[in-house]
Amino acid sequence: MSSTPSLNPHVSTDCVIFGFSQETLRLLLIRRNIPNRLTEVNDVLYALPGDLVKDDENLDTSANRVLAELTGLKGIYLTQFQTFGDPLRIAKSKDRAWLESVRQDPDARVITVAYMALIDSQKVNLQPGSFSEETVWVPIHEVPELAFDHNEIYEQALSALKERVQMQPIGFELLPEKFTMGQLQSLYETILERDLDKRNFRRKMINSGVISPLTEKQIGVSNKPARYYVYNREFAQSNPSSIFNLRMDGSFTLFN
Amino acid sequence: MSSTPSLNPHVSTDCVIFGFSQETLRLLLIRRNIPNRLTEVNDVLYALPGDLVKDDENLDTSANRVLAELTGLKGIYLTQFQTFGDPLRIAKSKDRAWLESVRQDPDARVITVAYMALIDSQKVNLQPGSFSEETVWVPIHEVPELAFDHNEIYEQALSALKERVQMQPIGFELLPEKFTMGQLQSLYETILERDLDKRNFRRKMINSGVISPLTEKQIGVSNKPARYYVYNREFAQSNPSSIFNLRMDGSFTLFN
DNA sequence: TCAGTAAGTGTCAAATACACACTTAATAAA
DNA sequence: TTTATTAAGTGTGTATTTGACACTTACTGA
Repeated sequence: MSSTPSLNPHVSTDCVIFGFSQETLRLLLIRRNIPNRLTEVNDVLYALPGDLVKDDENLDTSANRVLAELTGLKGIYLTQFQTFGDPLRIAKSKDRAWLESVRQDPDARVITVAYMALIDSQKVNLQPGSFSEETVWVPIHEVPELAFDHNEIYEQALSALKERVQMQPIGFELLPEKFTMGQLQSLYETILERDLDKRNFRRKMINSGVISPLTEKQIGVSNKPARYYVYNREFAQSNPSSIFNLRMDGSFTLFN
Repeated sequence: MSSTPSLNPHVSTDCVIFGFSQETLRLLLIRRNIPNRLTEVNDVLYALPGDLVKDDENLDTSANRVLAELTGLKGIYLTQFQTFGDPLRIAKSKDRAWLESVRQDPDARVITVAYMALIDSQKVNLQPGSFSEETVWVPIHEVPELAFDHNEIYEQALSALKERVQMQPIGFELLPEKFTMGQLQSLYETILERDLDKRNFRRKMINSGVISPLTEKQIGVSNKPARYYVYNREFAQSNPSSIFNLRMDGSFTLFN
């Protein structure tokens, strides 16, 4: 029996890119203006950045490439979290322009490997040239209707983030190198969607050993200047089980 | 530009199927005897059960189909955990026979979505007719060299199991409906690779509410007969955050 | 100098973890 | 029938961690 390559699905990677600015968790989306012949107004459609996986490329490489083309950044936190492969996930799309741009039969099947990226949004210089589309940071509570099944992918990514941030010290990836305790707490409160006690939070963070205080403090703020801290990435990675748990056995507790 | 379907990769699902019997965590593998023209003896090569994803099938369906064809079981615990897509993962394989059996060019790319299944191995009636290959339960510390990159996939599955068993009450999926506290503890000790204190373990399990005692006890054992317990699946699923943590806030601790 | 703002700090009571050893109920062997 | 063997089953005390709670400090801008 001969092979039947024409039935093989396309495979892509999509990146759910989180950033944190102005006390808000944000999602990086690409926007396209799609001519609508009926209204003669451009429809705006948002999507997660992504691309087909190239022949000689492995999955992580592909996702990193998408991220680098979009943001200019390399070596940032990027982790695969789920693969989506419903046979109809693409055919449902309204975005025929995109389908053409990636040279696909509109009814072709596309299986996508979804990645979650956490970046310090200050570092991002959006690359207008590389992706022809515009890119925008959208607050996570204002995410519009997205192309394909991207809303579902985003929602799963957010759940995954919420879970992982409680087990691993990944929140720091969303902050600048130097950050204040207030920023850190605000980040955790945003992701976990609940208030945390300031004193208990500080105690836990300091005792965990994953951050170190600097002598440097804020300047120019109209209140008591906050001390800056840095994340001890090496320490955290070499003590994976004792991050937020001070117990001897690999257990942990969250902040109250 | 026209589409280039011939370059699309194949997509498969592979199942890492765990069972627990005789105090040992085991892996279900399929075995094939491959004629070796040089030695005139059959080579034996093991692999994870898997298959190409069919055109009209979504990923979960595909994995469930593989599992059902192999074990005759439906509705069992099965969860996607990672997708593997190195361009060379298949070309590395020694198992040309398999490549032919799935009608593939030996150098074709296959991206595989890996699933982890937990089953009560007592329930399994291995279906000799469905998969032409033999199936075997192999203790996890005696897993041989596997086809393709299946050793890597298995190792990642084991890590994922170890992590998840600490966060969710999934260990029960590996036990019969009725089980003793000793079996349960032994299961956890095996997965976590450390000893647990009997009294503290019992207390935590009982207090968590995820298991209920029966009046029924063991018969025919040459020691004090153990009480049987059942897993409250409904309870556990409706109280997802309070499984092993008796705290008020969604945190948990493991057994010491 | 006063008002406003966010940073920074300590303690106590309640909950949980963790360590630890003997008795019980069955079978098997003597 | 007695004895040995095996795994089940049970409770307490100490140490650690959590979680609740309010005032002072340092700075800017008016």
